[in-house]
Amino acid sequence: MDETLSPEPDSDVSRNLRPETQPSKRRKVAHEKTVVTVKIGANVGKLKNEGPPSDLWSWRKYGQKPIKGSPYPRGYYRCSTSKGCSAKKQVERSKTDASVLIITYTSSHNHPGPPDVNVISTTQQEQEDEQTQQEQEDDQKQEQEQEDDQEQEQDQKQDQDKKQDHEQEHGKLEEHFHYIESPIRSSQEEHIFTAHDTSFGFLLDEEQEPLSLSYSQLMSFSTPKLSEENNDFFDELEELPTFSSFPSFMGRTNNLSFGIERIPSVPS
DNA sequence: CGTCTTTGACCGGCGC
DNA sequence: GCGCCGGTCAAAGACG
Repeated sequence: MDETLSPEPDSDVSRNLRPETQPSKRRKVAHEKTVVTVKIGANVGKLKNEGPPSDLWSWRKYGQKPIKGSPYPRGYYRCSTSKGCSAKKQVERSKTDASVLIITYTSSHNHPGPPDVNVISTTQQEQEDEQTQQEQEDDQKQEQEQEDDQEQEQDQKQDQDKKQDHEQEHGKLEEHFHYIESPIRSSQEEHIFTAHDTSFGFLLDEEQEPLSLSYSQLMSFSTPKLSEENNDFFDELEELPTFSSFPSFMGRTNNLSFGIERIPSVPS
């Protein structure tokens, strides 16, 4: 009866079946949505270590569904780092380019970053980190302008980041605990990660110029605990690649350079 | 034993 | 009003 009286199914009342989930969170409202496009090499299906730039948080897969128009299914991940974390992530492959991974981040983390985050924590990093976050927010207003500027700034940042990353190894900066907020600070943005590294099998985007930006500044990639699992995981990843070991490599590979580009794509 | 992946089913929203 | 699509949940199984 009550339902009949509800003219708007969008109301929270319509979802009293799921007390845990937030009804109003379903659709319509465009929450913080960050789309990250990661270009990977053709070895995608063969490489077992494809860790696209996700976040250093642990993600738990809670669903997978085939998308219309895309030969590849879309995977739904939830932040397993914190129980109350509502951060979500969607991973899907480009319908046209299997080497392109599209990661869509939704919501933000309600808890401090993962333990791996410490790896990229430093006095300078802290400052830069904050700057990066502000830049992202600012990006919303001046995406194109920033692009131009970032090309140069990122180049320098990357240099520093690389050095720090190299000096700091996993578990070495436990004293520099520095939790980074969720990378999804921006409301609606699209970041294109162009990872180019032979070790990873990533390719460069020929059409776009890869901007060298420190991954740690934007998203601090780190590896939770997935390492060998990737083997099996990627084995059948032919259709759906999940990146979790990416950070793993970053820690060892100081040659990694990520090209992050923002695409002014504002989903109405 | 605990955690995560996988798969199917269900539900809501949107379009026609 | 119906159908389609996308997103989430829940149960079972597998793995560490």
